[in-house]
Amino acid sequence: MRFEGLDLNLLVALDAILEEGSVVRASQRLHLSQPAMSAAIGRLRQYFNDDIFTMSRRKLVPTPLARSLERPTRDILLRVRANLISAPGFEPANSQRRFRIVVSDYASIVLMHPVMKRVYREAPGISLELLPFNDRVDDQLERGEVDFIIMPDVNAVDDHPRQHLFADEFCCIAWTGSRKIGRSISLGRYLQLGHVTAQFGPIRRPSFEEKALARSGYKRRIEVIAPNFTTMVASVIGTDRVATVHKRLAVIFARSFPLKLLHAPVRIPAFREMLQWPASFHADPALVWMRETISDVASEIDRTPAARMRFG
DNA sequence: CCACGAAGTTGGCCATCCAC
DNA sequence: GTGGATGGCCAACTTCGTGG
Repeated sequence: MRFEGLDLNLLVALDAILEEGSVVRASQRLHLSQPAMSAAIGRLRQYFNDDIFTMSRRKLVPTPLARSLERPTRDILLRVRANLISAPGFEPANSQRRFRIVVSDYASIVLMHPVMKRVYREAPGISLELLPFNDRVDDQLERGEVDFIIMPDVNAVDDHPRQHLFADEFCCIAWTGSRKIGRSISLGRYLQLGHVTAQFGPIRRPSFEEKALARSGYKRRIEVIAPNFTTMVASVIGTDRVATVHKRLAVIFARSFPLKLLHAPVRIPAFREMLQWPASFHADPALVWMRETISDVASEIDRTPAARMRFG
C-alpha cells in the first residue's frame, strides 16, 4: 500500500537509520534482518532518486536530502504515535500508560511525591518512570523519548511548550547539634564554614545555587560535592558544615532530620520550576491529563510562597 | 457476479561477497 | 573482523484470466 506512491513504512526505516547511524543497529531496533533494512534503503533511494546514505570511512553518512528529511520524518512519526496510537479512548482510571519524566530529586520530593499520591488515587494503573538529568535532555524531548522534563525555567529547551509550576527560594541548613552555627548566620561565618554543594550528571553540572554564588564573587570552601540534593542535605548532619538549598526541600527534610533552617546571608535569585513536554505530543490526551495533574499540584504548592514559609 | 487458480509483485530471511 | 550490499529463495498478497 502506498501514500502518493510512498510506502510509509520506509519512513520508519529512515528514522531508525538516521537515529542509529547504522543499518545493523536500525535493523535490530525494528526487529528486521540487516538485508531487509538494506533493501529498505534501496527502496528509499529509488523513491527519492538520491543516495540517501553514503559510506565514508566505514561510517554511514546521510546525504543533504536525507538530512532534510530527518526532522519532518520524526515529526510525522511522533504525531502518529501521539494522535493515533496513544490517543484513542484515554481514560485515566483504566489506563496502563507509563509516563517517563526527567526530574531532579528535589522536584521528586517537593512536587512529584504529591503528584504520585494523586495519580495513585485517580489512575492506579498508570505508572511513572522518574529519570535523572543527563546531558541530552533537549535531544530526548526532540525525539519524544520522554514525556516531561521538570527543571528550572532558566534551562528551558527552545521549540517545546513549557509551563510554570512553582517558585522557590534558597535558605541554609545546618545540623541542630552544631556549636559553630546558631539560630542565624552572618556572611562572615557563612564564608568561614565548610560547605556542601551538589553537581549533576556525567559532566558534573553545578547546581542553581552554586552558579548564583559563583556569580556573586564570594569565595567559599566546598568540603562535600554530593550527586544530588538529598545527599547534600544529609551531608551536613553530624558536622559543622552548611548547605544552601531550596527552602521547600529544607522544610520537608527538617520534619524528619535534625536540621536547623537559617536565612541565607547572601542573596540568591528566586528559582522557578517549569514543566516542558515534546511539541509533537501537545494534543495527546494522556499527556494533557498528566500535565493538568502536575500543574494542579504545583499550583497548590505555589499557593504558599516560599518567602512566607516558616522555619522550624 | 463470484470463486478459483496461475502469474506477478513485494518484502522477508539466509548465505555470501566486498570494502575497509 | 565488521558493516553494508547483493543474490537466491520463500511466503504472503495482488492481479488477472477463466469458468460456472
